[in-house]
Amino acid sequence: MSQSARHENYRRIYAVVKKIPRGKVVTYGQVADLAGLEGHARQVGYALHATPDELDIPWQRVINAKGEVSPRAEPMVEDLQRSLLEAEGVVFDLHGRVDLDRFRWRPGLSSKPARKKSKRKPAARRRKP
DNA sequence: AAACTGACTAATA
DNA sequence: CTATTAGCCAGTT
Repeated sequence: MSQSARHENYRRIYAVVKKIPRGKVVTYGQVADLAGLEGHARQVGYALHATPDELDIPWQRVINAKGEVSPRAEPMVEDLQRSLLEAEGVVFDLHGRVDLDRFRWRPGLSSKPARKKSKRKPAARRRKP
């Protein structure tokens, strides 16, 4: 792959990440998908790692498919990322995980016709025989 | 230049 | 839940 193509891919990735609204998150795979690089989730991570800090790229809003902040070499960066997200209103559960059903950014569906899903939690179920 | 190394994910077992 | 496998690509050694 030529350098220009690679640059183009990176450019797309950055462009997508920049669109993530405050208080929302997306997964690496989702970014790859939106950038036209479906299946290249890994590359998204590399691209972000190589992201120049000069640009205003909200890298902290990109997390892994498990809804967790991806572990890296420096644990301090993880804390930073989490702090930044919490400052935006993203909530982490006791496992340090984000509820993707609630915080995942859905591009295109700006005005999501709030479909009311049963928010009723399943009543305590009894043990199976 | 071949081998390593990572901010990933989905499918199986 | 953990482990393994495979697909993917760029920057470093």
